[in-house]
Amino acid sequence: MDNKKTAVMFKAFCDENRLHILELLRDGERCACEILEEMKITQPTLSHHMKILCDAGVVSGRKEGKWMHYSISEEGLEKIRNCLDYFTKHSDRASEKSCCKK
Amino acid sequence: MDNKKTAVMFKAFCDENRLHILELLRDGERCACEILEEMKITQPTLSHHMKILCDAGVVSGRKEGKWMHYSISEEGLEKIRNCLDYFTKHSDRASEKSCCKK
DNA sequence: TTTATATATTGACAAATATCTATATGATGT
DNA sequence: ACATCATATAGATATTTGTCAATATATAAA
Repeated sequence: MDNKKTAVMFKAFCDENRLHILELLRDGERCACEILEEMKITQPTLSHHMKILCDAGVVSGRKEGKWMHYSISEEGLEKIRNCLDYFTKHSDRASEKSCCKK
Repeated sequence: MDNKKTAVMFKAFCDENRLHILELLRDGERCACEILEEMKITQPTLSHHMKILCDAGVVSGRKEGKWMHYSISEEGLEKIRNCLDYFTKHSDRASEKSCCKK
């Protein structure tokens, strides 16, 4: 597993504003100006967060004229789910280890 | 959804070292000194990361004499999975919205 | 071609985070 | 009681992150 890339993916969910954006996108595709209206941040800050969400693969953007339409990427969420599953599936070496206690 | 708490949960996965720790814990419970041996960080730094992982609910600790034993918390991962699912389930208002395009 | 509108980029700054060294706490063994 | 070992905490510092104002880019409308 590439921990550097994985960390970037999870960073999408590490900010209150980004989580709010994801909640708004539950209703389906929304354009940036709509999202902006429902948040207490400036337009450049929103743009910054949308970039992080897109780079993480969690959101995808679609340009239509001057508008940017954003929506949740199911594939992105699926990747993250796989990642979580990875931590619950034991590796080959499981339970071979002894511990430091006497 | 309490976005503040959710952000804290996800922060557990936002650091390369913490992801490495989680990988080590796939094999089952490990004590802090063992984890430390396999990483290139100092003991206080490890302690710092273990606190973040535990506070996030992703890892649980068990004290035995002077040793701390850490293991992955299935319940913690389950909470995160539920959170991801939340973003894919549409809310009631889904598709009522029209968008800003003319 | 000028004007207006939506979004992105830049640069500055404050807050949060990761890391270290030094030290404290707490448990075990002599 | 003292020394030793495992872990935690405190304090300092460098890096990263979130935010804004100002500006640039791109598209559409007049």
